Parts: sequence; structure tokens; C-alpha cells
Amino acid sequence: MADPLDIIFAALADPTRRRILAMLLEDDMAVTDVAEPFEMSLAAVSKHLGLLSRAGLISQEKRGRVKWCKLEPDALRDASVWMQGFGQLEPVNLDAFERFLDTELPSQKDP
Amino acid sequence: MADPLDIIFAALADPTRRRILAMLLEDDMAVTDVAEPFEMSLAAVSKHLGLLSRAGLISQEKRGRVKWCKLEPDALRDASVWMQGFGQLEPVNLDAFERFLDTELPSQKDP
DNA sequence: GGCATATTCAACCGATTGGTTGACGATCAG
DNA sequence: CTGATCGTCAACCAATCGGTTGAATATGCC
Repeated sequence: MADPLDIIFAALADPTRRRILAMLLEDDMAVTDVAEPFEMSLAAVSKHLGLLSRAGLISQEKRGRVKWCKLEPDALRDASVWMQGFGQLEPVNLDAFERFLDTELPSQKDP
Repeated sequence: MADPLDIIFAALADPTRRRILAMLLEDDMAVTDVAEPFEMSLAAVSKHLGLLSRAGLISQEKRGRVKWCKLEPDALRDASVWMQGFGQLEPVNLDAFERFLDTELPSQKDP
């Protein structure tokens, strides 16, 4: 057990948690502020955040009495890459894929 | 409720179901053949396939007494698109992709 | 110190999940 | 027709999930 993808996909399977991730995409937030727009108890949101944190999708840093939540895209990227395996690539043409990387990645610095 | 992403991500959160998808990536299969490598009852695998089908990740067509299962990548693409929204993330991560190749694909390579 | 704020913990609840088993309806082969 | 094969259905079980409440633990403010 304990495949990280299990936990990541399970974390993404809940609409509340996806909404939280979307909120954190715009800015880091404190737990109380994350909870504010939801019609559920603070404890429930705290649990969701704990789950997202164990999935590696966010990190939490306590500063003073406030715990700040920050999006961590790496875990999402792992899941995304797993899914890419089912898309265009046939039984896997790694050469073409690496050529693709060479041509596509350098154009990354572009806001 | 009933957000398709809920069902899709939930379907992907189980290692058995991900393994089934990886198997179907190589070829269409009958239910019994899908179940063969798993150490669980046929009924359990049949349930997993039903879940994948309701998520739109596979389709099932009955021909004679055999029900054929076929990968349907479109639903996966929906989920992938949602994740791209978090996407100051670079489109691909080669390390994670190679991890995907190592862990998912060779488990079924056996002529 | 004393009080308010921020967050988690613990116990509980109903619903869902992943698995089992046994019976069942279809379909094919002789 | 008989019997084997393919697959699902129904009932059950233990474990987990998403939520609630109320108490507990920090931390900041005056």
C-alpha cells in the first residue's frame, strides 16, 4: 500500500478539496481564511487540509498562532504525468518524448 | 454533487483500478482476463470495472457471453485538463514520467 | 494574569468502499 | 438437453470518509 498516487488521487476526488486547491492557487492562506467561504465547521476544513498535506499537495507552516497553507504543485505534477501515459503516447516512444522535451522545455521562461 | 471529476479521481485513487487501466492500455480485454492476475474474486474485479465504466474511463461491450473492456482516454483527459489549470507547473516532468514507466508498464510485459 | 483568537483533538454518526461468498441468468459446446 | 463458462447480483462485513460537536492547546494582546 501507501502508493503516493493513491493518496493524491483520493485527495483530488473531493470537490471541497479541489476548491481549496484552486483558492491556494491565487495566494497562500491561513486555515481560518481557507475555511471562511465553506458552509462547514472549521474542524472539517482543517481535516481536509490535513489530508491535502499528507498527499503532498499543500504544505503548512505555522507562524505565530497562524498556520499558513501553500500549494505544492509537485504532487499534482506526479499525478498529471501518470495520466499523460494514457494519452497520445503509444506503447511508449521515449525517444520522441525526449525530443519533445528538448524542444518544448526551453520555452518555459515566459510570463 | 455528481461532478464528473469526483468520480474520475475517485476511480483513479485505487491501485487495482490503475493497474487495470494500464493493462487495457495495451489491449482490449475480457472481464475474466482482466481479473486473472489479481488475487481477488472475479466479482471484486467486476465491481472495479463497473466503477471505471461509470467514471467513463473504460467502455464495456458484450459480445456473446464475453464482455470486452476498452480504455476510454477522454475522461482521463478531462481530469488532466483540470490539473493543467494549476499549471505554472511545467507540462512534463521527466523523472516522474520515467517512474511511471518503471512502475506501471513492465508489470504486464510477459510474452 | 486574563481573555480572545487560531487550530487541532477526540468521540461520535451515517454513508460509502473494497472485499467476500453463494446464488443466479446468459451463452456456448457436445 | 446437459454441463461448463462468463459475468453480475445480493447480502454481508470491516474499514474509511466526511461531517458534527465539545474540549483542549497554543499563541497574541492588554
